[in-house]
Amino acid sequence: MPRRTPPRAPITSPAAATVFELLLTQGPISRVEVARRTGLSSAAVTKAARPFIAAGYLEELASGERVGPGAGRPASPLAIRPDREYFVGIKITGDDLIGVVTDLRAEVRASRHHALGGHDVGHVVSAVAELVTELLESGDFRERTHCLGVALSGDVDRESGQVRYSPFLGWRDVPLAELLEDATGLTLTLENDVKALTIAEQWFGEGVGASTFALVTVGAGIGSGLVVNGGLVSGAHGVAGEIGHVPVAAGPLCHCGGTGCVEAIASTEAIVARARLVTGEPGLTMDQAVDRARAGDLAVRDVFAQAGHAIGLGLAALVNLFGPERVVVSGEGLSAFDLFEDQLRQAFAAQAFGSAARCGLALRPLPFEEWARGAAAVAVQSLFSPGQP
Amino acid sequence: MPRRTPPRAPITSPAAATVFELLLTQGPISRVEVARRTGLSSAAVTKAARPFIAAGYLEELASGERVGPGAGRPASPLAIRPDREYFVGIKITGDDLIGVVTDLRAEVRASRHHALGGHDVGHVVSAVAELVTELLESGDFRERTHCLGVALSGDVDRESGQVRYSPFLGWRDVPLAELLEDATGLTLTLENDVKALTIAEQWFGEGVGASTFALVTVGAGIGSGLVVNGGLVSGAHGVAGEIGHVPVAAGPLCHCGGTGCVEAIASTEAIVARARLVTGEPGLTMDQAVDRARAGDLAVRDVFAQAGHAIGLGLAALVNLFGPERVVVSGEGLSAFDLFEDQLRQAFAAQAFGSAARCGLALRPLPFEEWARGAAAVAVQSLFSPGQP
DNA sequence: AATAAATTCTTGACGAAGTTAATTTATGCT
DNA sequence: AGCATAAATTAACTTCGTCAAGAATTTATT
Repeated sequence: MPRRTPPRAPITSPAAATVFELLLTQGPISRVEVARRTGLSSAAVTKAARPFIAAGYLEELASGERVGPGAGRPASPLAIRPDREYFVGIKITGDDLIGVVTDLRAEVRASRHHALGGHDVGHVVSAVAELVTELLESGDFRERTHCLGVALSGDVDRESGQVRYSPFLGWRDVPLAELLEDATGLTLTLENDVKALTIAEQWFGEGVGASTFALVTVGAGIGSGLVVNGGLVSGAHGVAGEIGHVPVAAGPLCHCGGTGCVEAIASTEAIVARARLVTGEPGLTMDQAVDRARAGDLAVRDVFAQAGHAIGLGLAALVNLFGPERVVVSGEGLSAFDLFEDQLRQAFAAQAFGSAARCGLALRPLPFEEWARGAAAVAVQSLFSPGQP
Repeated sequence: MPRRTPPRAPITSPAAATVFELLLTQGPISRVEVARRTGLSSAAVTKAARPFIAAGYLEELASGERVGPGAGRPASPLAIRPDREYFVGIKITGDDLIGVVTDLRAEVRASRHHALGGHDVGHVVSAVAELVTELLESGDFRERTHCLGVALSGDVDRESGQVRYSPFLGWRDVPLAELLEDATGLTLTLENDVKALTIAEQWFGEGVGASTFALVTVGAGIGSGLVVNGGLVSGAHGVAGEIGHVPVAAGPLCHCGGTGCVEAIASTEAIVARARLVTGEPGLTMDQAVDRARAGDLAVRDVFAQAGHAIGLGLAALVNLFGPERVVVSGEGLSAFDLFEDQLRQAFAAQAFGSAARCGLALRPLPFEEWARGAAAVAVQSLFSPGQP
């Protein structure tokens, strides 16, 4: 586990955590309304809120516009003070580091992007530490920052802060949390990148208020994070959300050993390979393929269409199995989503079963710093929701 | 909601429910061990157990064989007294009623099978009431029976006890719980049949001790019940677990409007249709098809093999998405599982991603009264686990 | 046999967390 | 001004579970 004991915001009881989480994610709400939504008594809300107000995390807003009958003491909604604490989030890829500073609401206040020189642990640790310093000095952040979130792709144990396996970095069993806590002096939360993005979406994005939803990322790989009954699905053996390896076609072999995986059709690599095949140009890049398709090359357009079809079927499988309220599809691959959105939605609509099709489907490109914001959101979550692992 | 307020077993606190549930599902355990497994103090266990012992639901066993170092006061494990209360479970199909009486552990003590004359509500209600009476009089059950569980296929609201939609019975919005409580004098719990079977498996079967697992039924339809982080997945729009409509092939159209659904390949109806095609015999039945395949007819064997393949791929999709600890495959279709087990396991093993493949896969035929036992298990659950809906 | 050590179970005092019900505060309406 | 109304607060009380001490029941040792 992370060596540093995390700074504990004034969470004095389960009720305090519930109240604060609601206010953090659902904006200013009066005490009475908080009580109604959480099922607590309004007396309990008053007690829970007091220490947060005293410590500067919450403030009372002047009573807003009146809604109900028109008499009675006006409500003074409780609101987060986002500047009370800052968080650093870092995403580590094989090639670079992306870092952000966010406020309590996970709104980005500063961001930096560094190339990553090498993959050995010591090098990465000092590069991250340097990036953190640079970020903290880019504004008046230092004395109100105590938590750092780090996200990377691969098998990561949040509890222990270990990187069990990272293919991109070539790491196995690296105690990254410990190393980075020593190097930065901040309390660290380490999480898988897709899970981090899912948590950001659950607390501060499309998933707010939904007890069950999914985030799907499309890019070099295709993966997803699932939230069911309010909790992130982790998988008994550490595998979950592998929508990229759901079989949806008879055809292509996948690097995983399976056949017809979504990822074997719709990953960046698969699309490029197929575009090279249909154009006969072995040097074609993704950007060029996108240009060709947008210019009207029917063969290349069809490659994207098939990718959209495969993703749509994968989404339908996901939705038929667990019936989320909403699904967000995002990732680098979505920068070209004009090329496959139609096919994706059509395949999804045809295959989603009954009222599962009513599930909202949001497609949205993913700015690169969003990954780092996800890491920061995980840090926010572990500060205020000690329940989560 | 059901009109009758349920008889409340001596559940005096959350801890009492936790302790009793553990003992009910995991057999005799000493107080100290219960404390260890639940995270409660041993004092809390003593207090929680007392009223259950007083009311005859639990008893203290004579100390069993000693395990540890060898000194100290021997443990006297707490054990359920299964005869303390009986439960009736009824499964309603389009053609018949299957009913059982079970004890607290959901062990079947008596069972009956009636044909169902018609589908109108009044008729079904009186047929069920008659079956209940017959069951209760078939042994010394009456005065220790207060709860009835009813399971049927379709869209069912457990909370309100309403049948929202049942295709087999042709019902819409029938307040069945209310009607049956009046007719039988028992407290009723109504649940979807697959969910009921899943709950039975979660509490008294393969799912015991697993926080995440799945039950898949293969027969006229193909469906599944999913348990994630200890809770049954319900779907935001009432749809979940529809593994039957996960697309796994390019080919056949499904009655749902989709393409390549597992159900379009591996349901009883699909198998029979395909067997008729390959044999050229339009009158072939399922039993005959099974006989032909077992006798070595290669074309028919291949029909079953393809069904096994499709189910295996569907399971892989499920496992890649959720990562359950265990999966149980069951249903009427499993009576012929010698004909597709190999293909099923092979397709599953090839497509399951990474360590998700370590998930245990149990194939097992489903005795017809198991459906009714599922209904009884739901009644047991709603008596002792008020938290569940 | 007597004593020590180990382990389970029980008891009663205590404390944390949240509820209920009464009270205070702040507003609109007449 | 005076009353109605609704939000927020306060204080007493309830509930649940922990803690720490001790009773119970066994094995091991002198």
